[in-house]
Amino acid sequence: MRTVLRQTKSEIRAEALRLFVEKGVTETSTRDIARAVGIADSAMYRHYASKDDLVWDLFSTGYSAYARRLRDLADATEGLRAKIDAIVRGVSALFDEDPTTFRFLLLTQHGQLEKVQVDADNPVEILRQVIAEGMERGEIPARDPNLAAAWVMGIVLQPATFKTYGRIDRPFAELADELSAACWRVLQA
Amino acid sequence: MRTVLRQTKSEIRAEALRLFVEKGVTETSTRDIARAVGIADSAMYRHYASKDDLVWDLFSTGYSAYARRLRDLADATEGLRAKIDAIVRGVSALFDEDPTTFRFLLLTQHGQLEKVQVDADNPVEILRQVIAEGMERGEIPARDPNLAAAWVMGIVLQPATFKTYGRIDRPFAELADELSAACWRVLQA
Amino acid sequence: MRTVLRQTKSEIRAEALRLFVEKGVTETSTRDIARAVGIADSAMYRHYASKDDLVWDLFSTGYSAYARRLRDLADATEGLRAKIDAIVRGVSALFDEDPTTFRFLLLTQHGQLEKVQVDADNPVEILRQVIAEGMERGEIPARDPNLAAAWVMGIVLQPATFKTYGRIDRPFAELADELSAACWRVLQA
Amino acid sequence: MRTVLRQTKSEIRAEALRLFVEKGVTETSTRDIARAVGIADSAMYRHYASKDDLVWDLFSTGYSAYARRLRDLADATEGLRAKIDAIVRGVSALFDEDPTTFRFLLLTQHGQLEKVQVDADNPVEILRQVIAEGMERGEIPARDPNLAAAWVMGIVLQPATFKTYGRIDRPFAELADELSAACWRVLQA
DNA sequence: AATGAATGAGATTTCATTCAT
DNA sequence: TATGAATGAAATCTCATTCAT
Repeated sequence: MRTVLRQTKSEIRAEALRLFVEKGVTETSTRDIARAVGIADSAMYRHYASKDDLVWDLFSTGYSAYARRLRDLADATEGLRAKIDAIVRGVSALFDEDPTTFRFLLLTQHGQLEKVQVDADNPVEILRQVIAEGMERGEIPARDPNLAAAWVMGIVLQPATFKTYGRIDRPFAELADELSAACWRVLQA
Repeated sequence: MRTVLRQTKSEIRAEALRLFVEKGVTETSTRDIARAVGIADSAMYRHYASKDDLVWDLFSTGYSAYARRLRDLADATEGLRAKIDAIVRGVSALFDEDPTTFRFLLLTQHGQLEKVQVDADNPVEILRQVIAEGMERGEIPARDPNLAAAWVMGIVLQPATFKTYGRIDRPFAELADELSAACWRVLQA
Repeated sequence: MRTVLRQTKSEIRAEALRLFVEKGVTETSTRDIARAVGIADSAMYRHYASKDDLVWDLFSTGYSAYARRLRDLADATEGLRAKIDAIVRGVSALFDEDPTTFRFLLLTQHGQLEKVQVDADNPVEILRQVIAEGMERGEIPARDPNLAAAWVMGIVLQPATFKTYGRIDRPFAELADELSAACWRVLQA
Repeated sequence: MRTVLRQTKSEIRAEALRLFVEKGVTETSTRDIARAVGIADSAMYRHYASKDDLVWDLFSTGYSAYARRLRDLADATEGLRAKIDAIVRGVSALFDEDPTTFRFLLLTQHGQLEKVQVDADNPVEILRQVIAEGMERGEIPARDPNLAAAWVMGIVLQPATFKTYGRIDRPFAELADELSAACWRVLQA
């Protein structure tokens, strides 16, 4: 029998996350996960009701943690320039700290976003609000805040994708200055 | 019996493309495709050797067509500002003309890019070269051209994703001016 | 490949019916059926959408065939005595002709009856109506027609169960006279 | 910790019986039972060696209790008419007292009867003997005593089935007179 | 070109049961 | 007595693919 110390459930989370990012969710079987953890196929079902349940748990936990962190960072600063800077640095730190979770969220958002309910727990929505408020206060020119939010996200996330495929090597921490400045430029007239 | 006029092969392409974008590649079975086309499951194998073959055909055809078009647009203009403008407008037109193919390429790039061989046929590489040449000519400040290319891609593709999820409504043709200007801003110091 | 002559679908029906009666429906796996037929496990799904579908097909086909036959027999005769006689003989003949189907219907009715919709296709209902009409015409004493129908059914079906367990040996054809007379006696004052 | 007062074993019996009747034995998992009782899945194995053991315990206990009661009722009366009457009333009382056990015995007899060893403990056998003795004493016409026993059982048990499906509403106590008379009629020439 | 039947591998999940605590 | 974690076998079903016609 496995000892309590092995904490099977968190091992399942870790291995599943890793495999999902490596091979894709559908391409990863519950058996793959069980083997990686070193348990029988059926043992997973003591911890999760189904594979979907596992995916959703992984997604929703990560997604709302990210949202909370971005919300806290935005709330702790004054002025759009500083908020954008904090958010970009925060996202960069999240990527560096745990690139696997970051990529998992990027990867699975399409299938899972429909299940997300409260908009307040949504990183995209938080960014949009921060930008919309900056526009209202005249800190940047007014335009469709969704478009502006898309730009900021694109400027940060596309380099993350490039990093995943080896087109960019530097850690995100090093890029944060440049990313933040680029975001600010793009929001100008 | 099906007549030649029904052009089964192109129907397979069209339905497969649609389903792959709607549900994902792995989540779409060959049976789903056959049913959508109105043929027997096995009939697909007269036209494609395998499902992978179909996916690759769809991807490589679209990918190199895109690359060729971007290359032509870049070659037909002078100066980075104009080239970026042409490329952004070209990409916007491609999205508006055939959003399904556009989304399919976005969706499947992760699984297929490893098979792409010639770098010249690669839209990302073309964009990187155009930007790198602009830097060499001093048209914009020098920085990692991969990072700069990622920004331009992010500024264009993230709004495409937002359009897919209904966060942005306007057709890309209408956005092209703004996108082009935003790309230019982000490339400045 | 299997030839057309083997008529796989009807073999599946026959073997499934046999195994369901021998071992019970839940106790019979789709694999058991496939093996008995001599096909791969998955081949069944070309002919039936699911195991439930197969069970329901077997049940509903048999059930409505029985109902139709009883209805025809009742309609072809005049007077309750003759109708009961025809029905009892009919049921006995059905048992002798195809005891497996008979037992299958007896066995699965509990799980399937809820799905039966039209009451006219229902052997029990037909018997109840025939008896109720006889009571209205004063051919037998009035009492709860459901109770009377239960008696007639019990007098015929319980011997069928006894036959299944070897307590009774004679073919039903030989018993029909006695069963019919017993039914008539039980319906009297 | 569960106290002795909760009498887990008898709760297991009660919930298992209820679920077996509601859903069928195979369709009821040991987990279903454990949940219904409010214990862990594995706790059942402190009380029963296996699921089969539980089923057999439930069946054999009920079956021999019924047999003993019928035997006592038959022994306490003189003459076939009175014995049949006592048995029918006894069975009716058993149904009314504990319809769940009654239905469970009806339901599981097919799978369990093979394990029953002593014929004396068998309600069917008791009924057959009572009837056979009546025939020997000339109280009713001679015929296959198994057939006659089947009739009496059918006349009593088929209404029980009808009650289960809502076709008959009255409690068995009210029906006993009619059932007893019907049994007597059916045993005549 | 197209079909219908078939296949074998594998996916997810359920189940009865065991065992250390 | 009871529990929670685990197991191995099996069950149902899906899928890409093959092949004779």
